[in-house]
Amino acid sequence: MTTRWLAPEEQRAWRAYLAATLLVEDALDRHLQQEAGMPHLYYSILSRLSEEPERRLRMTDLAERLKITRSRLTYAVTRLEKDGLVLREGCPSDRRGSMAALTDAGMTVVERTAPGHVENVRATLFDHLAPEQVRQLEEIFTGVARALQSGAEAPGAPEDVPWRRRSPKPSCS
Amino acid sequence: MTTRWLAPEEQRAWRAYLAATLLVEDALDRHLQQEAGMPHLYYSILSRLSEEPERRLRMTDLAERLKITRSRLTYAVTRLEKDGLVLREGCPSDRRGSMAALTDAGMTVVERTAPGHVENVRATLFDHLAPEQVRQLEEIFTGVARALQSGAEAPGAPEDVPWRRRSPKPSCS
DNA sequence: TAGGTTTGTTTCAAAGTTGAACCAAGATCC
DNA sequence: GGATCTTGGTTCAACTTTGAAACAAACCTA
Repeated sequence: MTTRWLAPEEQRAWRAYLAATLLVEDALDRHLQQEAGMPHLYYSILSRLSEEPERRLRMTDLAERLKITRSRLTYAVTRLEKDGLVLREGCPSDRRGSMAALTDAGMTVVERTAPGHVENVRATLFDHLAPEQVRQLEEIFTGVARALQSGAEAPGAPEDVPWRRRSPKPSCS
Repeated sequence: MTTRWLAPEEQRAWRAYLAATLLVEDALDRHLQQEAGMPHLYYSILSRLSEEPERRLRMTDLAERLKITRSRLTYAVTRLEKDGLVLREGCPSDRRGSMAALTDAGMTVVERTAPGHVENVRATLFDHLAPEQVRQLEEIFTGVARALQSGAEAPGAPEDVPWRRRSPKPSCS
């Protein structure tokens, strides 16, 4: 099958996507490193835990929600535990399991950091979006995320999708 | 100033954005690791070089286009050089500078890898987007990228933007 | 042209990520 | 009950990223 290179508008979208997502993650990481002394992912862990009714979650559940590997989470939680922001507890119902629980110190960090972080998320992303674009963004990425989670990576029979392009132009980063 | 938490639709968009971008990068990295034995960024370096008229670019220019730090690029190019895919050359006009040049072996890798990569970019992202959404994606991220490059992080006087929200609901990862 | 600053790049150590291997503890099947 | 398979988590070594510090060449500026 001859390669279906990206159409010019797809190429432009792809390049913009790559550039913007890198810049956004960078901005977030820099800011949270400043404010809370940890990378964005680590703050996300605390933030997610803080939303749970009991402020605790099983490792696997947490990893699943954050879309990261268990191994990556293990490493991160180990550090957060050293910092006293999170505590590991055995899971009562399943003795294999292990829970990550937000400590009071961890909660304090979240409370102290959240306002500045939201502000930064706005300054980095939302301030550059019209309300309509916020909706579009949600729609687009909700679909993409859903599609990529379940394992399958393409919808229906690819051949049936009518709006596919078969254009020239190589390369795409 | 009381914190302007994210409105529910912003929150949803943000969560979807975080999940999707992580999943996409993961898919790309996994695929290129398989096919070319290198992470996505490294392939991007080769791909960018392959587009240049002389197949070479100054380190700083390359870093700028890829939106990565010079230090990160140095490390990556060092490895690619070890693999024989890239060659460093002094810059004639500026003796401080250094050029990264794609070798023939590097070009071969790009040519061999590109088709599968494009296919993967489609399977990962574009296959889940309607043509209209491709346009929206480009528009959104072109704007965000432009805004974040230049240093300034918010447009005009923030107070003047009429579509800002001042809603309840804390947290945002 | 001798300072002093800026710019282009690399270096280094600390921190984070990856993926495969490992070690239980459940769950199944006979 | 005891093989066997699966699941939840951790470990380890190899690799990558980060950010500050170090260098060296280029660019002022008096």
